[in-house]
Amino acid sequence: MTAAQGRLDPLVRGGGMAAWRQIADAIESDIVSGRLAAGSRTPPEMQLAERFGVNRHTVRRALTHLAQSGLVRSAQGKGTFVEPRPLAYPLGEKTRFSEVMAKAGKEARGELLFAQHISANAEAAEALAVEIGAPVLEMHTVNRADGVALSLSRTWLPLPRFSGLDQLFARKGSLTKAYSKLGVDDYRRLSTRISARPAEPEEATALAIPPGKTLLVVKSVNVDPAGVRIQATQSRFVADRVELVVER
Amino acid sequence: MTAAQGRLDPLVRGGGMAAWRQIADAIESDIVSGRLAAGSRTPPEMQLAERFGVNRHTVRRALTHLAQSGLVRSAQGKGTFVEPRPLAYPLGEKTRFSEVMAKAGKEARGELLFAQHISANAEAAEALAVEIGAPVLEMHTVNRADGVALSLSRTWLPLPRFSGLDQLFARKGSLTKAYSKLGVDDYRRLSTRISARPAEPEEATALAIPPGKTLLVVKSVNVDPAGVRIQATQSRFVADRVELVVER
DNA sequence: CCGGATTTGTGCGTATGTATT
DNA sequence: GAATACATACGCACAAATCCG
Repeated sequence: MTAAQGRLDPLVRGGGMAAWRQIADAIESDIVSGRLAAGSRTPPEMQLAERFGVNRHTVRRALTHLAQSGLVRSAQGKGTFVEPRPLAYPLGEKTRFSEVMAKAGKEARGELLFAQHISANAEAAEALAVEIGAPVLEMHTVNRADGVALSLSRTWLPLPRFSGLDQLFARKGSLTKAYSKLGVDDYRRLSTRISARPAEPEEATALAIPPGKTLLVVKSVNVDPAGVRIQATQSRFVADRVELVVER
Repeated sequence: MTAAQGRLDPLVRGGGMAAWRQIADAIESDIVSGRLAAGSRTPPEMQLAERFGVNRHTVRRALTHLAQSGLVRSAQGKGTFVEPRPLAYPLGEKTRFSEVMAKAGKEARGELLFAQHISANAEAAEALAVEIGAPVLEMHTVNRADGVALSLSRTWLPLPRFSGLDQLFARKGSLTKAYSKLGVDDYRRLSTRISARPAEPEEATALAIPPGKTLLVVKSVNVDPAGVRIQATQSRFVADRVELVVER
């Protein structure tokens, strides 16, 4: 347990565990327990140094460690702040972006960047189980929660079945609603594959993040109730902002 | 379709899609279809330029794009090589590392880096549903397939129930087998959460990758048949080498 | 707009214990 | 056992950014 206000928090010296690790653990404990709320400022480094009875350097090592794992962020002149915990994003058979956000008390909105009719390349053809060269609708979208960009998606839909879906999506801001207008009242996830890589410059621009930031790449295929593949999507989530949760 | 040997592969000029994108698509198609095998060398840039009737610069743009998405890797003086496709790693209720690897025709081996008895910190306590400070066994392991490091794991197990499991694991090289020795013949996945971030220096060393490379971080909790939490694991997969597949 | 106070960022020097060679 | 390297920790000083009266 960590002293809330108290003058000193004892460390086990010379016991195998480095002082800075113990400090990092203590602060992490303060964060996950809620004693340090998300968005709040941690005590200044000097104050922490006093509390643990160590040099400021030692505190700084603990803080840089916590910053690397994304729990805090330091700003020169301002202080060190507790980062908001990433949004839990469920990966289930019936995950609907808008419903997920609604439950989290956030307002979801999909924004259509552009759409085009193209011939299926190898990847799209395989995902949708159509011939290479078959006509497909390609949509590029950004998904936001309360205005902050969470993911950038590239979606392929078979044509002519879903001709005009881009217009519907642009108006509704939700795939589920757009599908509904075209008579698809239900759909489910057929497959989900996950990888990760740094953001390329174009992606970084679209998501308003610095290039090179880590993206979680989720490739998924959706089918209608009859089992027909109706959608292949590659979503690139800002790894800092979401945590994917496997549902069963 | 791409000409296997043929002299020229036609591009659609002035049709909205840049030449280099079409070339990238064509080469990608060669790769995913298997016409260009993993590990093999692509034709030299000059040869590709002839085949598509473009300047070598245009081919290079396509190849850089493919390199960024991890499909190929160029080596000065040697050529451009098709990267091995990432290993599909299923995330299911009953995923067993050794079984997954066996099915993929690879030899799995877990290597114990070190183990220690510690007091549960906030994270471990929450995952195992024990009190903060309760005794737990912490194991650090590297999992390899055919010798190449796939993941680095930190595992927490409640004590005293699993006292000595580290010794068993070190000998067997498999958690499943070690559990079996302690009377746990079955277990299943309770929860799985996925995030991603760059590798820290220590992690990079353990996995023999350059620091900063992207890691897929999978946090999971396993329970025994009675539903009691027996293991909390944080696995860090080299994102280049695996693709997580959600099973249902 | 100034100027001081606060807070993080950076650099140097020193010392100690541990592990490797 | 000696030499070397590395991780850890402390102390001091100043720079840079921010805040506030």
